[in-house]
Amino acid sequence: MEFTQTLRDQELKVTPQRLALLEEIEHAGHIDVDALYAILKMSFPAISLATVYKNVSQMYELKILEVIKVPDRKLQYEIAKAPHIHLACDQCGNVLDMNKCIDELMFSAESESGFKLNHSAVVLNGLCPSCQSA
Amino acid sequence: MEFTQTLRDQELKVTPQRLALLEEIEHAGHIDVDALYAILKMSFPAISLATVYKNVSQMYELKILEVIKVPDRKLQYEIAKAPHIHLACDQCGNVLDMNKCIDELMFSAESESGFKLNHSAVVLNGLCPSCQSA
DNA sequence: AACTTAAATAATAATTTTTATTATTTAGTT
DNA sequence: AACTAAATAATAAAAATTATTATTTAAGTT
Repeated sequence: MEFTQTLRDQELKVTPQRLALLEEIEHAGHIDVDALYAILKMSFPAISLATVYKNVSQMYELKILEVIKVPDRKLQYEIAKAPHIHLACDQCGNVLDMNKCIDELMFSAESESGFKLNHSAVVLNGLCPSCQSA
Repeated sequence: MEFTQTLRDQELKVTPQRLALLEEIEHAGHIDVDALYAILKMSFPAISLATVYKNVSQMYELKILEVIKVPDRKLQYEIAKAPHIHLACDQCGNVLDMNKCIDELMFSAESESGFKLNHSAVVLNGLCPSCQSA
């Protein structure tokens, strides 16, 4: 598994729970702690909610995970990757990643403000193409 | 007061607590519930934390307030205004509003993704100019 | 392959954050 | 001034998160 290496790189022990957690986050794209717990319980009936919280926070600190806040939803975790834009549809609830536009934004914002940026959290809300026509 | 009208427009009764709450949020720029409560207690020693929560949520639903999530901080409330970018300095903790760049971003993101956008939450982190030189 | 040890887990308690309930007070109207 | 619906304060309840601890397990070492 690819995540085995991710964990080793951060000197975290490779446990079945951690691998499943990462795989599920990757599969879901964006997911909150509760939903994650519910899903993991299917493979690990004895898993503790505290374990999910602990791991998720830990991996967030180690930058294995990122977190975004979509209005009116709980914090959503995702696998950390290159900075990107989150498009959240208010109708169907989907959250889409978009890699375009973000570099231009960061660049313009830096030169405009004089900030030296190292992190972005961009969440745009609206209706996705299919929900517009529906 | 300008906020008197804001409240009337939304058919909320104009109470001293509400006016103070709005004025304090405006004055702070961005503030979380706890800090807000602590400050309001100075003018209203008997104010209830539940009142702060209630009003803040209520005004958020009525779009009088907006909320942003800066990494590792509690939810920050601000007076709703035109969409803008939040620049958060990791050193001094300040959150700055920037009105440039956001329109271009929304426009590009819409045409790129096909979404019809109606809301943005952009938080960029880094070092502000003065913290860079310090 | 068994042994060792530090770390991870599950279970649980404790804490923190947020929301609900209710009696009292108050803003806005008549 | 009186009325009424809404807001507040106080409090309880619920939900979310973190801490504690005994047990289990991953990963290195013999």
